[in-house]
Amino acid sequence: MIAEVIVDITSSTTDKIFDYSIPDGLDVKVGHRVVVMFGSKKVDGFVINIKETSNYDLDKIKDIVSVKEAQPLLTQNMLRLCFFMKKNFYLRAIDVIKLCLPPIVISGKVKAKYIEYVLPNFQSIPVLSQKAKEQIRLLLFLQERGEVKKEIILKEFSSSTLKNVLQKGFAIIKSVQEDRKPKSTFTVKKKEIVLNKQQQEAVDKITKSKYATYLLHGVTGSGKTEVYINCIKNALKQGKTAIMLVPEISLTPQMFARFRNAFGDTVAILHSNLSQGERFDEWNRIKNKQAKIAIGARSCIFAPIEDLGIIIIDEEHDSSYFSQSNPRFHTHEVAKYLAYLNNCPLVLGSATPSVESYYLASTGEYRLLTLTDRANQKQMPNIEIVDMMLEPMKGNINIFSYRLIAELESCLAQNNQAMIFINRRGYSSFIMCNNCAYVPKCQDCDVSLVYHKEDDMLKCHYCDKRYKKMTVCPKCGSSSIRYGAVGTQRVVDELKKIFDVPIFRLDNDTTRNKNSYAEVLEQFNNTSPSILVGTQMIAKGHDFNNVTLVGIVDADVSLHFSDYRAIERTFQLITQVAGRAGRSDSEGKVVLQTYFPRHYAYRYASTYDYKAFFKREINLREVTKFPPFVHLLRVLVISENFEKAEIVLKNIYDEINFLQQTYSSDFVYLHAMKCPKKRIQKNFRYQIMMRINKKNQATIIPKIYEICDKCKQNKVSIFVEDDPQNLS
DNA sequence: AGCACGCCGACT
DNA sequence: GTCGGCGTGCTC
Repeated sequence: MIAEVIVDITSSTTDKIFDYSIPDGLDVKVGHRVVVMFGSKKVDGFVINIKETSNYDLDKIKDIVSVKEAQPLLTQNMLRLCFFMKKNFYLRAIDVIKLCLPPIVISGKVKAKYIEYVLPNFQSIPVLSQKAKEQIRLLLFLQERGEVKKEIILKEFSSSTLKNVLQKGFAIIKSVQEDRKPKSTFTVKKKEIVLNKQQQEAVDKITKSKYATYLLHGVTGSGKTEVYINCIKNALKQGKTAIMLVPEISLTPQMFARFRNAFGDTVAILHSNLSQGERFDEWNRIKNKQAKIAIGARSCIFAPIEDLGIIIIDEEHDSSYFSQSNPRFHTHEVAKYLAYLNNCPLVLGSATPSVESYYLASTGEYRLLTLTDRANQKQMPNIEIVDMMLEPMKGNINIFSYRLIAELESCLAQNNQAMIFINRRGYSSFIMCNNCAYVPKCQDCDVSLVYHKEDDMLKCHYCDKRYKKMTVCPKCGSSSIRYGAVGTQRVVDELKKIFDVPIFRLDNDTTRNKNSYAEVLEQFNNTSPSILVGTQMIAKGHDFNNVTLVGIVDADVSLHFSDYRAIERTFQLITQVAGRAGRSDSEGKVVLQTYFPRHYAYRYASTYDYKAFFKREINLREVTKFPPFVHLLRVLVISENFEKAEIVLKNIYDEINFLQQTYSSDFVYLHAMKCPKKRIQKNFRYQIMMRINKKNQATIIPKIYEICDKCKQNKVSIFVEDDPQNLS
């Protein structure tokens, strides 16, 4: 018999199926990980098919060397997903397979955690000299207690005593694998929740449904999570399983606790904050069907789960559902296919759906479910827009407006908490010489360095390289240095000058180690009055009872990205951040600082008018011919060698240009250029941007993949992105 | 990725 | 004459 094998060779353009013969006596099944000789090297491979014979030269076919695990690692669903993604996202099969397995399994360092028990060996009759008092005592102890944990024995007896008894065969060791079940530090009150009419209707419709995509549009606090929980309960009742995806940073301890409360041990959580071992164990609990519900970020869609009854994507508009590196893919598309394979519903939930999703709901491709009532019947907090252009005229040149300071004062005076949002980490986005305008940049990336005050360093936010802070300008020698746009550290500094209350900070820099994220949140939760300063991270998911004020220091940060989704993102972010102020018993308030107070993103955000925003935005997209009315495709060509990259870029461009002649009416736009960030981590970056009519995309996109395949070269990476989230 | 094969320049 | 440069292509 012949096995078709995908070999695991890192960073190579090889993406072929290789045939290997299965030697007699070796039990090889589809999905098995195997060891094969590839050239002169031993490599791992995955069996994706087994067949009678091969078209390849039969005497060149080598044997499979060995099988790595007794049971196949890949499930049927994973293999189907793998081919689906290869076809739809221009990915190598091996890269998709790796998405399906915990990193520790790929690296081969799997160590299940074992607990060792010592128990008496009833097969042997102990014969001991009377002098071996300790050994006798140990045997008596074991006979009385039966099975005892090794660590407990070692507290009572010396290790040599145990060693001797084991060596003589009077006792034996039993190893039992133990799950490193991530513990939840948060507890939430268990309260009986009665669904309101809208929630119940949504649950009923979804529960009855076969394969279909639902868009659950529910305002902040309308109880989407209750809908999810009830849908999952119904799926479990039917003997099915569930996947729920959440954005990485909103998989909060609170959310975690809530699902543990509702479902106990049948929930497995896959989260980047888990240790590798914990993640492996959770993965295993799903694989061996101990867990029926998988909750996690993006890649949890590849959980080894069968018989799905429902797939949920919470905060569906979140950009983390588009993988932006390595295997680039669209979680929504993968989820749709998986729902199709399992003939089960897919639920996309959000308070601020992506323009694409809401558009599909408006055309009837998705089924729209709307939750308009807030569960607690409370008003959304009032959003006050402050025009920062006017502040200097009032004599204020600080980063906080007079309004924000006044609101902070009254908030803290009433022993309440405030959250200050600034979507920029570090102290200042760049530093500049006041004399000659020199700005230090990263050696390996085409970006200015961000000043971090706490370690007095300049850091590159793209490659993490660190540099000494410049005190004297290397160009002109001037020592007058100016700071650029404010980041979280600067905001904390400025706040400390004004307020004498505890100030916490939450951003990528403060949450480097495993538990600090939860720790900061808990500290903040237990301290009042206090202020929490943070990036995106504080926008999602946590409810704090005493937060009555949210300040948005520079709302414009995300507005000016050269990205067609910039406005949409700003609207979403503001709505989310504002939602943090509305959870307490007293009325919440939001102060939004901007230099563009009349921008429609702010206008509609401040009145919580999603539909009006959508109308305005969708019109713009239609007129300017942007998604969802066309397909935006980007071919990225990346290499450390810019000449090679340019050659490959030109080859691809010429071919696509030729293709355009045949399909001229389908190409709205076609251009080759340098990427806005010309170099990242020593790699030169070029791109071809295309906008293609939806009508013929199914013919054109595969042709573009073919072209890229044809033009690929060593040491040049080619990526194709479909409606990319990030255009840098 | 490795490793082999292969076609042009300066050296014992 | 050959040793070795690394450019191209293959690995079942």
